[in-house]
Amino acid sequence: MQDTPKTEPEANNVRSQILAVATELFAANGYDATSLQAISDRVGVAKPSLLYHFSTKDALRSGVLDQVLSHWNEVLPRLLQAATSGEYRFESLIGESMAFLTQDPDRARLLLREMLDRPQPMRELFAQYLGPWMKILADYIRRGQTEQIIHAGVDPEAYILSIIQLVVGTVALKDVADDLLGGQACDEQQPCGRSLDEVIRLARSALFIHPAAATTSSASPF
Amino acid sequence: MQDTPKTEPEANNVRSQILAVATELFAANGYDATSLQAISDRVGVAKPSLLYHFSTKDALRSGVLDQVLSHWNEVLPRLLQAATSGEYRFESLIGESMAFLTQDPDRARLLLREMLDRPQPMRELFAQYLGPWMKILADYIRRGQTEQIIHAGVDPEAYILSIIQLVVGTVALKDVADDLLGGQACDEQQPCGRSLDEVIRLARSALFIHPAAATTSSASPF
DNA sequence: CCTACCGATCGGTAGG
DNA sequence: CCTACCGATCGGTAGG
Repeated sequence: MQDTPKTEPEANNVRSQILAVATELFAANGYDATSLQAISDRVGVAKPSLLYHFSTKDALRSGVLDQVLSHWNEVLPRLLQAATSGEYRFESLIGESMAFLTQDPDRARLLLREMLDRPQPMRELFAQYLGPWMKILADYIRRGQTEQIIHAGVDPEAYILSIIQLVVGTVALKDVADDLLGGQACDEQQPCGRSLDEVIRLARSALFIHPAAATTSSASPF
Repeated sequence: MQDTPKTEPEANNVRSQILAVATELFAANGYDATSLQAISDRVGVAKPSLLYHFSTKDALRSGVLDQVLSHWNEVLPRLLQAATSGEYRFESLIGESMAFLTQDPDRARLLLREMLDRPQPMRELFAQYLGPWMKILADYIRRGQTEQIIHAGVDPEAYILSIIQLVVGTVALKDVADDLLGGQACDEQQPCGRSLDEVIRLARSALFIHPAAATTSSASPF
């Protein structure tokens, strides 16, 4: 409490505020449609102050991306290891992934936007981040195929990418899609996961030869 | 050949050139990241000439959207009627839809971007454009359910939206996804539809109780 | 369809 | 972390 040093003060929470606001605005309006002015206004600082924390707009972009991806890298290993250890069933993996994304749809929207805006950098990021995990999951699927648990027709890698694609897209565009599901008799009990539920059913039905019943207490290793 | 009237000349092909270039640039870089200057440069006219054909940038946006959606409205009825008349099988519907999109991936990218940038206007557009078709298709699925051809667990509307979502997303982000399918041993024979093929298999497998064999000469009504 | 030009806003810098 | 300011570029207009 004595004095607050001007360099590296405890107020690096300004930095995280900037990241939070930028994530929200980038996700909602896109990178180019979001001005540094709009971000700094919402944080409550002047624009040059923002540029002190992130020297260019592009640095802010990669800061936002880094934060999102590192958050994933923190959660994904736990989910995947649980799924492949047989401790949880299959829907645990896809269900929790969806819960994680639904919890903050901005993550999904941001990812979609970056893939559209900068396909090549995202290719490299994905190859690095989820390349290893993909091999593990694909091998797991192949094992299921030799054990006659999983359809022989499944293309493991393509299946995984399709499901990721479907989950991310469904969460990111939930607002648009839900409107087409005739009115929204949703928010009565739960977060209205009609489209989310069908994604899970779709993923399971297209993978397993004998999809487990929808009961939660199934003893299947998946 | 006598004289070229200055108003309404035969050169409305400038207008279509503008639409074509704008579609490409909007799809590739997004609406906000694309300047009128960049568009008019590529067409080979001055910026005010562009603003003669489309009085504002927003008018250009809706012009581009209109063109894409009307193109769909021209193709979709043929596809859907063929699919529901039993003349073609199920994969005809989804396969041809994908061929139509793959033929010009900009259409898919543009649609994805618009859904992200302006969710509410797109909600209304979709409700208007494919609301009626959705009801027809959903009823068709329900009929298949009572006939025990289609899984009882399918949520018809949610299933349709998921497949649309999956097809559009897969085509729009094909470049990013294909890179993760280990190298690209693709362009040897065909347009390398490993991810596209899996989408079709996924859609079929999650819908039908007895998915038809992969042969093209199946006599199934689907 | 053009040249010339407008105010506004952009990302970023100087200097403290 | 601020005020003040920069050149560049934006969408759009005047006028022909």
